[in-house]
Amino acid sequence: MTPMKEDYLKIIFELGGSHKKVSNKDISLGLGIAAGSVTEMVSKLADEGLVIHEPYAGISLTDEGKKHAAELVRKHRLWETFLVEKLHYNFADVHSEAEGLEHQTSDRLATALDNFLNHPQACPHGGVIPSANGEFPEASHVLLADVEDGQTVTLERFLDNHELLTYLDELNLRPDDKITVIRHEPFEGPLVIKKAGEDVPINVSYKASHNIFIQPNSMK
Amino acid sequence: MTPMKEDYLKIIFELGGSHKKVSNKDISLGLGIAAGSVTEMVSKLADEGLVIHEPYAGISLTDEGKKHAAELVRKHRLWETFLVEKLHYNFADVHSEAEGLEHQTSDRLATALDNFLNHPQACPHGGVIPSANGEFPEASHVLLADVEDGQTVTLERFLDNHELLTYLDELNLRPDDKITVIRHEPFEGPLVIKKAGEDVPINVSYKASHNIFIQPNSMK
DNA sequence: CAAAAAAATTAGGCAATCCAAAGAAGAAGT
DNA sequence: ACTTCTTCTTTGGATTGCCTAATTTTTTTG
Repeated sequence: MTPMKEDYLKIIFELGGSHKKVSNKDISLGLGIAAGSVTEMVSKLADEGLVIHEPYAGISLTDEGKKHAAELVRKHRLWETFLVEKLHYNFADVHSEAEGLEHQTSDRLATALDNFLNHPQACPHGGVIPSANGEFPEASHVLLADVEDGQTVTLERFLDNHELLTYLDELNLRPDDKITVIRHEPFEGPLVIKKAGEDVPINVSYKASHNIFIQPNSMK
Repeated sequence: MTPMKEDYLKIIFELGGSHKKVSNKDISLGLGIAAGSVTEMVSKLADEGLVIHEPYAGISLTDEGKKHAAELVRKHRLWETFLVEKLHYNFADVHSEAEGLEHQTSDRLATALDNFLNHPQACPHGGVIPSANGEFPEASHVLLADVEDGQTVTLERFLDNHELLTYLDELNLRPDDKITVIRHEPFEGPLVIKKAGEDVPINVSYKASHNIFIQPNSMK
């Protein structure tokens, strides 16, 4: 398993390949690699039994592929947690650093790190950390954007994107924050929210509100 | 700079390339790569101004190459220190783990790690950690094997080799231990030593005694 | 000092992974 | 349903870094 193959598995996983078919194009875009190269690599992964490739229809992960991908995500998020909690990195900056480290992390190291960090449940931006045997609970897919005015909900996770995380950091929003939605401004305007116990309204851009997921059980 | 090029620089550094010419053969042996491939890679490194290659005579590092190599060694040893001190790895097991991590370590990460570890001076088996700007003090080259009977000296560093470190771990010898040499057994027999304050003699194999360096100022 | 041995270089190949461009398949609009 | 656009696959070519085998240079040795 080369680092590049791992990157393919991970992006397929992140695009939802564990429960649906993802397109060649999205992989190509996600990795910044030409579509032709993706087809090529995908057929290799299919030969190894890690993905199922239906030409022109899409690509999805086998159980084996899912397990590998979950392990990578686990390692990635353990490193992110380490960087924030122990090395005091800003939570917007950890992604690229963890990107490299995850490929050089043995299972033994991941376990040791997990112990050292005291078995964290989620990474700094709210992504659940899969268990050592590759199990992972389904993450929330309920968008902050879809919460109705007046509702109070808990933020669960943010997409792992540098720009977004920097923006949210500036707005002082974190996973686990409890917020109330005041209103949705029209024409793709911002979502106006308030943090629990505070009075200052916060404007969350339309786009950002589509990249933030909330705890589904906190909605009626 | 690819990881493989980094490995070449590092092995050249470790073989003494910062102050003398090292042979193609030793690099080939050290990396487990065919001699022909070494020649090829070395000329690329020479093109980039990292090494000086005098055909048939040897290879040495330029100042630029020295700096790169020292940075790698620094990262490697910071990780080793982290693994032992924070993750409670056995000091014989850290080498291979650090080998991978060092190539994925940004300068920023190295600095953060250095702070977290409280600016360690040496890695677990005694190698000095170069500073962030690539400076490194010359390491001791005085062999334990060359200490005369009756002398008391301080162990400084062990070569970074798994087998050796496991062996020394079993013998309960560590860098900074103060020991007295009792006698050299003939015919490449073991060196008999005693740790300061203890009475039990310890046999250190002939070969191991040639892979342990002592503090030069503790010899007369 | 010449023959043998050791070490280094050169040459031809192979595998992995990328790209660009051409052609095939599927989806979308009128 | 037919044309057009988009997406996907195929093909041919580049690059990196490795290997083996052959050749050249240097060192060692009788």
